[in-house]
Amino acid sequence: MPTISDVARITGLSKSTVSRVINNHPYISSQKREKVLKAMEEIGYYPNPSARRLRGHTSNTIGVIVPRIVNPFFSYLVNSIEQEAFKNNYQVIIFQSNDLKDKELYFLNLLKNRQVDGIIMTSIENDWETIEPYMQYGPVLLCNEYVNQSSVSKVRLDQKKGAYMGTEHLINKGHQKIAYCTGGLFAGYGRDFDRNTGYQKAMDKHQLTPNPNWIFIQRHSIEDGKKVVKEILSMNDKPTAIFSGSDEVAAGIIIEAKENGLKIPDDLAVIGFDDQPLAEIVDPKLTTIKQPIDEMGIKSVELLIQMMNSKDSMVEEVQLPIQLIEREST
Amino acid sequence: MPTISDVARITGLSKSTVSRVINNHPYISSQKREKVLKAMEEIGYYPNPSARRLRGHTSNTIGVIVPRIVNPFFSYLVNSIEQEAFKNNYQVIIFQSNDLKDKELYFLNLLKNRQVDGIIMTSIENDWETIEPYMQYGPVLLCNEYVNQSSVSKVRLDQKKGAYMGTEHLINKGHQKIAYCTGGLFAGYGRDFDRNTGYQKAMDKHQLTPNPNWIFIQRHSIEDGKKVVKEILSMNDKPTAIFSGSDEVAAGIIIEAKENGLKIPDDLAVIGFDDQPLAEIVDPKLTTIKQPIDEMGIKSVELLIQMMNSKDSMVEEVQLPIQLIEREST
DNA sequence: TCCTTTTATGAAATCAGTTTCATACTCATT
DNA sequence: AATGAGTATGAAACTGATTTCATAAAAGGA
Repeated sequence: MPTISDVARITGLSKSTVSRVINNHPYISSQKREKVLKAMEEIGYYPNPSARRLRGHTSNTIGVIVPRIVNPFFSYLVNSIEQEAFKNNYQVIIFQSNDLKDKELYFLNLLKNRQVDGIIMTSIENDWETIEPYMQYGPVLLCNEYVNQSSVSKVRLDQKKGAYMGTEHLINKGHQKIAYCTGGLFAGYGRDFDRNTGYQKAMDKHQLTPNPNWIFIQRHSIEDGKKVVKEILSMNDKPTAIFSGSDEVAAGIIIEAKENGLKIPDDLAVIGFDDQPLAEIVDPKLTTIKQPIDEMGIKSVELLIQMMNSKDSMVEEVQLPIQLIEREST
Repeated sequence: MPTISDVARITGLSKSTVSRVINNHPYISSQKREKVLKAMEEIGYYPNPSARRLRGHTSNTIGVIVPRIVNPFFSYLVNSIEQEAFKNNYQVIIFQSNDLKDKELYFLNLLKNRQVDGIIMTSIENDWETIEPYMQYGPVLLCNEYVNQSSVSKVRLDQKKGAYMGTEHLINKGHQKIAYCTGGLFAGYGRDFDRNTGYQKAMDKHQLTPNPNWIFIQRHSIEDGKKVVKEILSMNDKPTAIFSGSDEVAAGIIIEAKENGLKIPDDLAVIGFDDQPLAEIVDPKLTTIKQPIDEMGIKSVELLIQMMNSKDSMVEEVQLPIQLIEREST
């Protein structure tokens, strides 16, 4: 495997000169530059990233932490991040935290060791106090998930408005008994909190009070959605509509509801969140809140690259719009 | 950020001794080992992977090349690979080739530079002649996609049998006019070729000859599936069943067929391939050929680790069984 | 007791690059 | 002609680890 010394030997120049050619330094005669380039091409030389990293600090690699890559929301987000990064000559390393604190911390450590130049976190498992110290080693950007902290850059969506729009849409369709189904718990900040707030606000505005039984937390999968329907069927006071924080749960609800002879949207209206591909696959097709995943990925990479290039630590917050897509389930 | 020299200074020992503790070398007094461990813990020292790598150590990283991470088949495969690798203390880097030859080559180069200890390829873009030379730099394993080459390890499925089973299932249901829809072209080897062979074999056995118009190639997405239905509707001689090489295309077929008033499976039977989550979401639910994705990922990691540890290059081939899941679309 | 083997440690070389420092040459300006 | 700025290049130091080589003490065997 050829090294920079081989190139130097072949061209009769020093390693320094070869290195300068590689890194596009000024003050190299074009004649020698040609010579080096040609030799590099000839012997198939490719600089060793470990060596560059060790000395030169930048690895041209950014890390992305996702909870689960099989979740289409995240795989689409990662895809958009990867595309944009590649355009800018950055490599992406994808880390799956599986909602595990230890794994998340392990990945953040790679920032410390300059394995990655920066990190995009699309989920947060540890307390902010635990994560914050890592920011001294390199830029960290929160994408999608976020915390109430002004010291960190964020690219996020107007979740509150999204939930508000969705809930109000159901109200406008004549519903009063609206269930609410979320992936998270009831923390005092972050994505899910904002959604809760949006839902509450819409309900309050129309003087509606939901039955506490209609609030479902920590529902993530299609299976979870099916279970929600079973629970609802056993209630005396049943909701006529459900706002779900995830398209997958919404899909599960639709499938199980049909199985039990319920007509959608007449007997039960369902609205999802994300606009995943499956929203157009379920029958009836799912009304949902579309998150601009691609824009979010692109913006995150743009911002992170800016952060990596700026000497002093900059903090910026970007909020992207969100949109209701009406289909057949409401 | 602390280095090994810091640990050496604090403990009053040499870098060599500290390094030996880190790497569990013999001949270290337990008293000094304790001292080093304690100091490392105290200052939050974590060895710099670039430096280790440079010196010719393994990086404990394996690379996985996928064409598209948004394709659920690959995201599930990557997920299983990642889980198994993490268990074995390996990190996974995911590369998206986007079906681009250049990108694939770029990733293979990382093997050359010891960025990764081994590579799992789940798709192949370049000719085998182009890829083969990279195998001298480290183990390469073909997972899912493969070539007719005995010099490389493979973990693959019995695609031929899968296609045969699917086609025969349709024949047993009374169909004679069976269309065939594949993602690939008609190459003379590999995954898609085996499937074609399986389809042909089943048709031949029952003395059936498909109309050449019923063969659709290079169909990947839900949209592609919808288009297939449109094409079929404009034919005089229409097939009564379709074997699709992908659940997504099959889903598109079902959606568009229903849109046009066709009853499934009565007017058109559809069978997919993969058993992706959407197979249970479409209505009617999709009959499909289940690929044991998790087993495939686990087996691939197991085998690759074996290859990385064995001094002489070993070549092994694993073939996993495949299974028909009958649902409502046939 | 002497010699060999085992145990334990450190100095220095090494990995493949980048960067600093030193140097020399070419012009332009005073 | 002397000075200074700009251009072009190489030698050597440096990045943070691992490994080889050298050495010394302790243990075991004759």
